[in-house]
Amino acid sequence: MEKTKTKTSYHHGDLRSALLKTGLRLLETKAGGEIGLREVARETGVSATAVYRHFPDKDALLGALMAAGYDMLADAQEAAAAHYTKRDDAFRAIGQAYVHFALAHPALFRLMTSYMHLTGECEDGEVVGDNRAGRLLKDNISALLPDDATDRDRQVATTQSLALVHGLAQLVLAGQVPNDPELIDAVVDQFGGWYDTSR
Amino acid sequence: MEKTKTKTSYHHGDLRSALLKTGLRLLETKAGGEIGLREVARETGVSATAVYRHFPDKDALLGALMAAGYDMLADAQEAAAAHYTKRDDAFRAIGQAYVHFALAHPALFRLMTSYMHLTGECEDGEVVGDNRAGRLLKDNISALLPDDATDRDRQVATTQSLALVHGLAQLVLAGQVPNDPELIDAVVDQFGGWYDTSR
DNA sequence: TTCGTTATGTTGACACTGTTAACCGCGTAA
DNA sequence: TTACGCGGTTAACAGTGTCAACATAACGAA
Repeated sequence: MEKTKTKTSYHHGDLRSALLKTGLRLLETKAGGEIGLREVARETGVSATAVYRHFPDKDALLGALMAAGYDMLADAQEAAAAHYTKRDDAFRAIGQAYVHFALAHPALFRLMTSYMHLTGECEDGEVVGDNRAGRLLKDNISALLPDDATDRDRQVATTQSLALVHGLAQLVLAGQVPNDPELIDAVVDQFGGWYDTSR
Repeated sequence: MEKTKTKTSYHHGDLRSALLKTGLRLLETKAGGEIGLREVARETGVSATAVYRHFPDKDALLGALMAAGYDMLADAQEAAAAHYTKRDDAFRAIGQAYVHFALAHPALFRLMTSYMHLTGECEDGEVVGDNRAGRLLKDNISALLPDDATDRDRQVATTQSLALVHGLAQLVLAGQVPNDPELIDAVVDQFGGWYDTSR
């Protein structure tokens, strides 16, 4: 029942990951709106100031949640791409998984975009948010380019694919683009078709 | 110097637009972070609760600021497109203007995206945020399509262009894509090239 | 003009938030 | 055993959004 304690901590038993777990749970439950430091602490059954023993401030807590979200996203993308062998199919699956993840976890995704700006920042020596998700997309679009493509060509292509899926996810979440799975898939599919030289 | 008072109000002289003006000013000044209801009221030299005579709550105030921002954005896009006669050039200018506006007004643009979800909502009978900016982009990409293009083709194309410029702006603001004007223009240029049948 | 009524502002209070300071107990190490 | 630090507590502070009650300026009607 209880997870294996990696460090057998003093009082609570690894409070840090407990806070992250309830944070993710709250983000799944709550449809819209922010998440609060006191709220997470309260829901974990601990005092608000106990959080400060594991995170320097609220931004660090939410930043860790953002990093956890990007990890989940990258896992979902890898799982989606695992079924395909052709590189263009893999790219399409990864791009669509990005948008579908955002729609499946709206509050978490909004947090991820709000705190994206501190991806790559350092938190007590540890880099938070390595952005596996972004690299996955970039590597897969780059694989579609011809071998003699210039670095600038690759930079333009990876930037386009990142911007497309990220913007699409956000626009659908904001209700500016209809939540139509066929439309979403078509948007990503056709984009991949431009870079797919095999068809 | 003073703008012509449209209504010669009671005490303050059209406080509503004064609040919006200081709100926009604060958003230009402040680099990052949110904006507060009390802060706007204080900076306007008025009590915090006076805001509630003109906006039902904080969301309505920030929503009005969002709408003002989208109006400014649409103006910038129209100005950018005015120089061009060829339709593909106009589309490129409009798309690039979207990103450049975001970089020129980062705090305002972040507010615009945060509150985008209530675009098209009604506030005491008045529709807030008609999204001229989105329509401009959509109309101009649609004009590039052949006349016999299906509605779904147009929907895919408009969604792609919206997602591309919106995602690009957000990624650059978040520091996930280098703030390189040539890269930004190239990303939009090449996208337009795919739809431009004249070259 | 005078008198209500309404529009527009005020102060005071409440619940809530993030954050700091001071305190305390458990568990380890000298 | 004793000193110490890690991981928790309570109390307090400043700041927030919001509501209720009150005050006053401007207007329309008598």
